[in-house]
Amino acid sequence: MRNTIQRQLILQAMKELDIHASAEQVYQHVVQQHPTISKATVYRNLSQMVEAGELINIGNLDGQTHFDHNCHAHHHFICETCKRIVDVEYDFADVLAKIQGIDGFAISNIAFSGVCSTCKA
Amino acid sequence: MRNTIQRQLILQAMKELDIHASAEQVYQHVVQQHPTISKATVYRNLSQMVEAGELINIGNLDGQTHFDHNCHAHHHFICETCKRIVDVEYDFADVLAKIQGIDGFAISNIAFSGVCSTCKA
DNA sequence: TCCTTTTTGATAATAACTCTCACTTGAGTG
DNA sequence: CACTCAAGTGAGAGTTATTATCAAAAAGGA
Repeated sequence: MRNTIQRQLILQAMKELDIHASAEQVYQHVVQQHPTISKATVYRNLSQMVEAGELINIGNLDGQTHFDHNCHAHHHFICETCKRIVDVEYDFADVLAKIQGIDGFAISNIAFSGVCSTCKA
Repeated sequence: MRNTIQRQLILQAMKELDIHASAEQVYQHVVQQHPTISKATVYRNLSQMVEAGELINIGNLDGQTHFDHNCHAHHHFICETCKRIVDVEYDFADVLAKIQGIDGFAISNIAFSGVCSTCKA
């Protein structure tokens, strides 16, 4: 994997945005500093970075795939109302071990969904 | 909401398939008994049924939105390898209550992901 | 049966993403 | 530093899931 300007800008955008950004959001951010970048380059690089373990694909939400630059073990909460993705830093090792013991599922991620405190108010 | 033949067949398909089907899977099943049904009708009715609480939208997986006719409280496990969706019937009320107490998140669903026992072997 | 309103089917439109391919660039090699 | 060439890029076409449009058909009450 070569160290191109585009790749640097994409990874930097993921960190600066820090909002579990989608390809479109990354593109909109990068295109301001590097107007000639193509969306294909953004999509391509995000996929490669997931492959390489530099980013995590946190799934499709509201029609767009979102990514996370925080690769240490953690989970997510997704608000069904405002669609915001929030990190959940608790350790659920005990719960996961119990499920794995019974069903054999090796769980690596948990996505909680519901309504956040802001939207509930 | 009128009781059309199409709507009956779609709901019946969801129950018969019993695999957390996608719109495409429902269409392929229904079209065999009712060859003139349109995909638009399937998409439209699945959305309406979610709105009406007759089905649950369990999110986009592998590019397609999947639905569940089992509306009683339960969670899901998604195998990242075979993409299979499995019901998880444990009650996590204690865990959820703790999170809600700290962060104010009112969690209604949990999606666990990882590797299932079959794919792991 | 008639009337009104909802629903349907066909098709066009949209949105997110992927593919293709000629041109460009990164980074080793001499 | 110039050379080489595989990897990467940009532009645009193609694909796939889903939604919008709208005339025709059907549901269900009067």
